[in-house]
Amino acid sequence: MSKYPFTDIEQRWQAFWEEHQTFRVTEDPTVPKEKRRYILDMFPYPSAAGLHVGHPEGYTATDIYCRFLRMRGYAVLHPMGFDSFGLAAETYAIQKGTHPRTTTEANIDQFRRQIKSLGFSYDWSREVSTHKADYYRWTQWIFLKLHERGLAYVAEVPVWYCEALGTVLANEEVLTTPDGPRSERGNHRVERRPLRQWMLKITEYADRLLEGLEGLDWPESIKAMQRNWIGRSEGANVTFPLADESGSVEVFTTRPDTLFGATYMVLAPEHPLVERITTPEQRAAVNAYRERTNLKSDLERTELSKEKSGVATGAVAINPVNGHKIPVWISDYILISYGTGAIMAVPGHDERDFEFATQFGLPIVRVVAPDDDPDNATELTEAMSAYGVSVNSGRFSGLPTAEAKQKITEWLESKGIGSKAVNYKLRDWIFARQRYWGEPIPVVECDGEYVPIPVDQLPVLLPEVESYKPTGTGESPLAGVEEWVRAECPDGSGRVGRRETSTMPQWAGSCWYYLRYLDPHNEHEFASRDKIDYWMPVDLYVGGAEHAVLHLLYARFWHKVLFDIGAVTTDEPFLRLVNQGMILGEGGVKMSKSLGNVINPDDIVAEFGADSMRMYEMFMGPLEVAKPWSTNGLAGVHRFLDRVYRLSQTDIVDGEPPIELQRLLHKTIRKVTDDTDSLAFNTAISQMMIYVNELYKADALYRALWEPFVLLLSPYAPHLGEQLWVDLGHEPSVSKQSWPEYDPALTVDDEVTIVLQVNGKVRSKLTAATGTSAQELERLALADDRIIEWTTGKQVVKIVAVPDKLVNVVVR
RNA sequence: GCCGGCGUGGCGAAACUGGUAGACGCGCCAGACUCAAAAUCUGGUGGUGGCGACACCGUGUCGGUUCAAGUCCGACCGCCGGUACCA
Repeated sequence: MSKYPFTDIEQRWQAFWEEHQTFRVTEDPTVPKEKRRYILDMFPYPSAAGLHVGHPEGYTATDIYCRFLRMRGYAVLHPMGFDSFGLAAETYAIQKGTHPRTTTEANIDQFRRQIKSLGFSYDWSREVSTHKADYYRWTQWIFLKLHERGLAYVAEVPVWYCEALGTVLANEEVLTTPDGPRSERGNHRVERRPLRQWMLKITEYADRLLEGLEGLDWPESIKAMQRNWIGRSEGANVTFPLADESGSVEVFTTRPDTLFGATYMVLAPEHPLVERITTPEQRAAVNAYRERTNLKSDLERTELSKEKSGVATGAVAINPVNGHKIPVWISDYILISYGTGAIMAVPGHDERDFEFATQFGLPIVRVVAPDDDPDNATELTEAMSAYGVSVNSGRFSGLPTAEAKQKITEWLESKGIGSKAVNYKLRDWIFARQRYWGEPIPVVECDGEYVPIPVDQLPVLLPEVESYKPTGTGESPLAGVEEWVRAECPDGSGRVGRRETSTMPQWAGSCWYYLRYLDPHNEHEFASRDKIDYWMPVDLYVGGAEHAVLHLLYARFWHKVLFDIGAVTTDEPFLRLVNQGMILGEGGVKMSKSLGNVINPDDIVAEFGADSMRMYEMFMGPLEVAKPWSTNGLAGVHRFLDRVYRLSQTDIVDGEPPIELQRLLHKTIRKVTDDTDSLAFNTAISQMMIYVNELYKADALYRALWEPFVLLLSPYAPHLGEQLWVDLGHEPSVSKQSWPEYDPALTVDDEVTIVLQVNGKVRSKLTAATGTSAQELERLALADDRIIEWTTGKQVVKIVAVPDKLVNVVVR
């Protein structure tokens, strides 16, 4: 393979950009708001493995788009930074004793070098790292704001604890696997433990997080995942009195219309009422069952066998709508954490209740009949969960489901035994980790009271420790630093308190980094209001779909809180979201160390150059879809750039180029402009290839054809672009030039090929002047030899003529 | 099961509001250059049949709408991602 001097070219221009601060951007008030764009990449976690080929995919896409926008006169904010707190550095520290800061910062240096080697146009003066004190100071500040608003609290809750990681994990960080619940990071076994934890009241924002999705230009799949995660469902809470008048059981149901079909009740085994209502005869069985449930942890409980289990408590409740006495059971298919931890069981119309009732011989009653068969009173052989018409429901019989729900709820309300209710799957966010390498939670515990540290005393610095090992007692390694833990109570009482030793989860830093980029060196505020107004919200956010729920939901939550305290002026941070597709290994399998098919960007840059790497990743296919890597494909793109370079080495002539090439140029400008604007980089590149192929066939290289092309190419292959621009005798930088305009008149040919069809099949073609009328085309078609051949002896039924496209003759 | 997405040559993929299916690239074939090879340049390349002009078939499957369907509608099949006893 021939090689144009890409290494020299790339090094030269990277040095130039660095020296001239080419991509530094400031807040110029003369630029109107509509001419400003904030284009954001998801910042990386700087792992020891270095950059992966997946990183440059999104980064290249935004880089091309930013360079394009700048050339079209936009002020563009395009920063980069590092999500640098997290478990990997700490795990390494535990093994080797190296300070996490040391490894993290070495990794950051490596990442920065690798990212720079690809020629991205970031404003590096805005770089942030979440582990730096001047950054996490403001993470702590936001935490205090949350606390001030009552959105941060301490609770003893059963939390996921991971022995191997030595920390608790958020619900979202725990995966359900065939081997039971596992940590998302490292796939370790986790178990429930009741522990005192800092929590964030994200549930208070559930509705707003749900509604906010409406106006966002995000992939439908991500919105669906967030909706599903929030899991809002509407229904009613209903109170069932106990038959012995000793109390009542409250349940949540989405189907109050099926109340007449409730033939028994089920409580979660952990439900506090179980203790009290269990009859002496059932106590032994109930205790045994509760113990078994506990031991099963959530492993078999959720995963194994759809088979239901359960035990009767011996208690009896009364169905408030019909006075029927119904038994109260416990079963592990009822989760304590959802709704009221208790249900009314309607086996006729709920699949799970049906299975349970079948297994234990409980009565099954039909209270809903299908719409198209409202008199149906047959016995149910399976649960009917579809809507229909109420039957066997007293005075509510005959009502369609939606109406029955409403009427019965109203009736319950009037009797004071029920009310409309909304439930969410979303739980409050467990916000503490028993780890060293994270932001200290800025609170001191004084005699059982949690006193926040005043904002003017921030940051609470992470102290040096002897050992990074978790204590195993569920406490952070920070608990061992006595002189740090002992602290004066910030309330001025003179009491001696104990610092909070948990740190924040890794998500904390990434919840607001896009705001710090706006004003990264501000020592007085997390970002100045002027700068927030100048740039926010983020116009385009590009990153992997793996952050669909966690990062994107948490960041939206924090942003809404900041909005509520008046710190930001928009209530959604990211207007448009694009997920780049995964880059797979050659052959379409996942890239992984164990398969040995991992591509290292450094190797590609060394062998083919950064411009080839960038352009290949964009040429592979649409940005959003998963695509397999192909070294041959990469070589093809490299060959293209090599052809471009060799073309530039020929003599350039002035003068008027042939009209056909001018037309192709203008079509190319149009296509590349439109496609770059819509992030369809693959087709923009193919148009550039078509253009270069034609230039190769021309007798000479005309300046008027070459200069605009260099401009079009420059966002894609910025190093080569700069070089070709100066080779044309211009001053750098090409990135400061205006994007070429096309002449619409030159994007249309004066002649077009018209397809001639008979009964929809192409039988001939002809060339006609652009804009030839339908009547004229019809006449020409009927005079065509081949059309005559295909139509003689047949009756012409109809002729459809579409100008500049085709003529279809329909015959019988 | 449910939610979201995707099925087009040997491969990655194009195809604007329905209007020449397969642009561009890879691979392959041929020619030019060369003592030769590589590199490079030029041309060809969906399948089947035919010496050929051509003909027929072809966008996961089946059916529908239309002069015309990869594109619209209905049913189904397959793959990928997410989620799962959430009452």
